[in-house]
Amino acid sequence: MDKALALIKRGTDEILTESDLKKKLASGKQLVIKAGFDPTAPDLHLGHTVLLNKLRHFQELGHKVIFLIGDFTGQIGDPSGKNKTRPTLDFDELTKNAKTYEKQVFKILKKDLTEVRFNSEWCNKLGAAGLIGLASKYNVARMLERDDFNKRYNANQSIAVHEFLYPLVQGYDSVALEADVECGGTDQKFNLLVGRELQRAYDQEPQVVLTVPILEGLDGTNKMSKSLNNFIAIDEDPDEMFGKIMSISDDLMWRWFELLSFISEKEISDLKQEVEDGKNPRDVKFILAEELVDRFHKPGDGHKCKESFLKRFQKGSLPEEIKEIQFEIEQTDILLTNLLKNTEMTSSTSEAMRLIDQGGVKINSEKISDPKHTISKGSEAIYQVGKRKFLKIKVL
RNA sequence: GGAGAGGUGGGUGAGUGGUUAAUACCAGCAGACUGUAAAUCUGCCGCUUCGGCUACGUAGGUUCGAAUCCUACCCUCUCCA
Repeated sequence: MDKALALIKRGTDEILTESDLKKKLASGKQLVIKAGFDPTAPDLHLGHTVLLNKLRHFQELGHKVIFLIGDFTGQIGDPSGKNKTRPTLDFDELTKNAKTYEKQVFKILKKDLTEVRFNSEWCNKLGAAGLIGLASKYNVARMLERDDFNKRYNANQSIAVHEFLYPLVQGYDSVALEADVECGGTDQKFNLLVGRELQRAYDQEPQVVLTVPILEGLDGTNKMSKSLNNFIAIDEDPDEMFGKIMSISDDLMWRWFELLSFISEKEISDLKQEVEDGKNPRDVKFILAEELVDRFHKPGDGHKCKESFLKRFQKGSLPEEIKEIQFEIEQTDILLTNLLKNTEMTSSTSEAMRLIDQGGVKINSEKISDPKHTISKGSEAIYQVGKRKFLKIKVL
């Protein structure tokens, strides 16, 4: 019991309330753990795994996780942004997205203890009357407690009515599922708490709210997200993943250790000490990168990545595996700039020009400086753009 | 219903008739260096068959010349009722 609690507490931001959680754990029954996800199937990234790991912890204790896809909520449109209205997803797409999720999510979650649900299942039945009934369970003053609403209200900025509906519907999900615990990022705290209130209003035992910290992305300041392009997808190519982890700042590394690594807190503080005593932070970053690559690929892959990383950096040598393609041309030769663009090594010929100008283009490890360099039919060579784009091209 | 503000390159945001492919910052990319794809420094940062071409919400107009002026339309935001 204490052990269970300790496992659950590791890496969490808040548990509301801990005594409720203890009670539920002590009851001995299998708990329903709810966590909501976006209906548009994203590539799951490391940021998502903070939460998924937590769900996994519950599974290790034998509890059931409901992976809830918010297709209904998604349809109303995300209030938190000026992004375009989301296209309504039809049933086929939803199942497809759910499949995508499954493919990735079960790298972390246990299949037999996970249930995938869609909230349109009960929300569609709710109807206008039901929605109004739901809305009557909560009041505006309490809504305005939410930090971002509060700020906007005080700043005389608009708050659309449906934005109030959002947390309500999300909370209603907890009622429909009779959730015992709901997990989410700290930014979800308010919404999760609404669920608690609503369950009370529907005469259910309120859920325990558990928040996990939001993982900062590669840039070290913003939350990891696909739209900011500061993410590492969990099915990313091992070398790519390894490299990206190595590219995070030395400061951010500790944060990632804390939120992503499974090594003990004691070990982490030991590592910190070693760095303070002069150990190269690069080597500590290797540990993190290896662990994560191993976790999302095969054990041992991390080590391989490290070797090739070292080789490439120290000797500037070529990576072990280089993708190989054939490229057909009609004339007897082709401008290098065009070849690079057409093989997607660069996004445009202008960019190819620039890179050549800057000394960032090599053929068989030899720097090319002539912007009009041509490649003739029948040649085969390894092209390098920048430090980490390699491609073996056979021109036919 | 009335009044006002504004829509500029991936983002923030200057520019109010002419070296303005468009200031600056951020992001991104390359190079150097290093202890790593950390940090730091330097350069680049619309597209092109290198002749040019296309760009400042959309469509027209004025002008030798417009992101900058005019007209209409679309969109966003604020205030009053």
